[in-house]
Amino acid sequence: MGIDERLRASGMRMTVQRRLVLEALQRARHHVTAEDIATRIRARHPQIDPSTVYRNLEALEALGYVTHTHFDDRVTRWHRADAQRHGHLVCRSCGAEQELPIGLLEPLARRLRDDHGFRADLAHSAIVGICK
Amino acid sequence: MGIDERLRASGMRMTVQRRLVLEALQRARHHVTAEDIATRIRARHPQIDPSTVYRNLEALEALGYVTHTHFDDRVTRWHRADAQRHGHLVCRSCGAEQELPIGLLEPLARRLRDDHGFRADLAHSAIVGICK
DNA sequence: TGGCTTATCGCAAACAGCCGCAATAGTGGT
DNA sequence: ACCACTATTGCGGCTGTTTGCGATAAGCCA
Repeated sequence: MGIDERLRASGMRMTVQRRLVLEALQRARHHVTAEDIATRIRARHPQIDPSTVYRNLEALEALGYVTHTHFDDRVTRWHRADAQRHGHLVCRSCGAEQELPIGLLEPLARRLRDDHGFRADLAHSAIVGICK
Repeated sequence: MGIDERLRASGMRMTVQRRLVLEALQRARHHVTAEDIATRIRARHPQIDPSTVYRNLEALEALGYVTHTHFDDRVTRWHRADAQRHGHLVCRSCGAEQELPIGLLEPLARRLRDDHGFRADLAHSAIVGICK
């Protein structure tokens, strides 16, 4: 089932704006900010409001098509959900970001699930610290 | 060495505003938002600007006197650095927050240090997920 | 005590992101 | 092809937080 059908199946509609956000996400290899997407879309379609981009990212996330991650700045990064799940390390002093195999975070996730009944999403926020 | 001396030792100054932020942090038992502090101070000293509170929290953090933690909303929470270090769980659906013994996060921290040379601060961001 | 340096201040404007509103436009049914 | 329903849009305004600015005042020395 394609995106269009899945949207309609949950009572959503496929609009020009939505398709543009989707395309921007597809074209972007890695994490993109909402601003990035908005700017890129507005280059060709200046009438499209940034808030529309934000709302569409939210909507597509509810559908499980994209996810977002918080880094150490206050800017949210978005990417397709079908991409390889991974954690993030970000260095507080030099700002470098690196990805992390999700398996490394599994033991903690399991521990939180078993001992605290908490299903943690450890990829949701970057881990902050100091790299070498 | 008291706060005043430590401030001056690193070229900082003790101002009325800074002392008020300090006092507010001392009075607050747990995590407080900058807004909380600003509002409380401004009740008696309306001329003090919120940005001054933010800058002072930053300054005191640089001195190692306070730290901040990111929860899932975009609001930063502050607390004295001498308080018991702990992790945070926050539920994405009901919003409940609970604290976590820091020891639980140690194995992951050790792993990141040993395998990736990354000194992680796992208390810096709350762990997001779904509680029972 | 008075003067000098400069950290810090208050203010105003910018930032990413969010929300309510009335107008617009997908969509499913006829 | 048209209609009715309502999800979605653009807009304006608001949030919490950060920044650049010129003015103020803390701290040091004479």
